[in-house]
Amino acid sequence: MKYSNATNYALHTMVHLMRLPQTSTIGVQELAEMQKLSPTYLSKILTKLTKAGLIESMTGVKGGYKIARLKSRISFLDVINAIEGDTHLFDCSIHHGEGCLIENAMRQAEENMKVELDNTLISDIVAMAETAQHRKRI
Amino acid sequence: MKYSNATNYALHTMVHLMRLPQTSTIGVQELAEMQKLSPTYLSKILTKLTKAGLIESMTGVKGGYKIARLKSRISFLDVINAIEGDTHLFDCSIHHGEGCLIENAMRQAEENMKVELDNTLISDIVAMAETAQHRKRI
DNA sequence: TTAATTAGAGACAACAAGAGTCTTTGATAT
DNA sequence: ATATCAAAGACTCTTGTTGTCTCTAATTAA
Repeated sequence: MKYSNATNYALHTMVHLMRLPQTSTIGVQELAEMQKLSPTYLSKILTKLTKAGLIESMTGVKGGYKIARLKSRISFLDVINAIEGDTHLFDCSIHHGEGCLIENAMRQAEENMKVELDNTLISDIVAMAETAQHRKRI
Repeated sequence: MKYSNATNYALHTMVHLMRLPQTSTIGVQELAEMQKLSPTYLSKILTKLTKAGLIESMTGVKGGYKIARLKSRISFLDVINAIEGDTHLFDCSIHHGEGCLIENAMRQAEENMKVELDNTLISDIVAMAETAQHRKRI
């Protein structure tokens, strides 16, 4: 069990976008180049992020993408849900006797896990990256 | 993203086995019947649980399966790892600039999630199931 | 208004993994 | 010996992921 590659690409893209000045946009070509991906494939991922309201898109010349929300408000879980949908970790389709009981226990564990992901902010990664880069300059 | 059906079957099987008296064994046929599965398919799952040391198998007449460890020592994560292997939720294959940093952040989130699953004991579910059954008898 | 540039949408193919079956082998109690 | 059980592995089928290609729609600049 692992998250899809698309989710990883999305997480990385969010980091790139966050490191951009708030006003400027960046195109798919450039973002795809950074991750060694085809622009068409990455655009599918970006569209999902756009529909989830995490980033904004501008078509036309000088168009591109930028972060939509307040940077400090975007968590891992936001990005994961945007790409994978609101899936259940445990999909208990087996109903026998006390089936619901088992399902409930699994759902509880799932909830606790999601809280962890919701507390992990993308902006923290960006901050760490920038600190590391700053150290390098010194 | 979700755990495989096999993991769900394994979790359910563990519950069934735990509700058995410590000394007695149960065969694949009966376990498969409980979950409406084919015995051959379930046996593949049971073999994984055996290799992981969570259950014990006895071949031959009067053979079958039973819990191997102390019941209170088996967590969700034990079962999940037995079936899915020790997989990583986030598989960061994209290396660019501060790639390692992003990967580390993801790994940290992953660790926190796994702690949750490791704290969720199968025996708790069994206890709840038995309490529910006891109430029904009254 | 036209041309260039950008995102969006959807069809499509290739590949990988999951789910499940079948058959054969090997161990054990009676 | 024989019936009964688990173990192992080859095999198929289905599903989902990954990725490409093409066409459309919107926006800016000239």
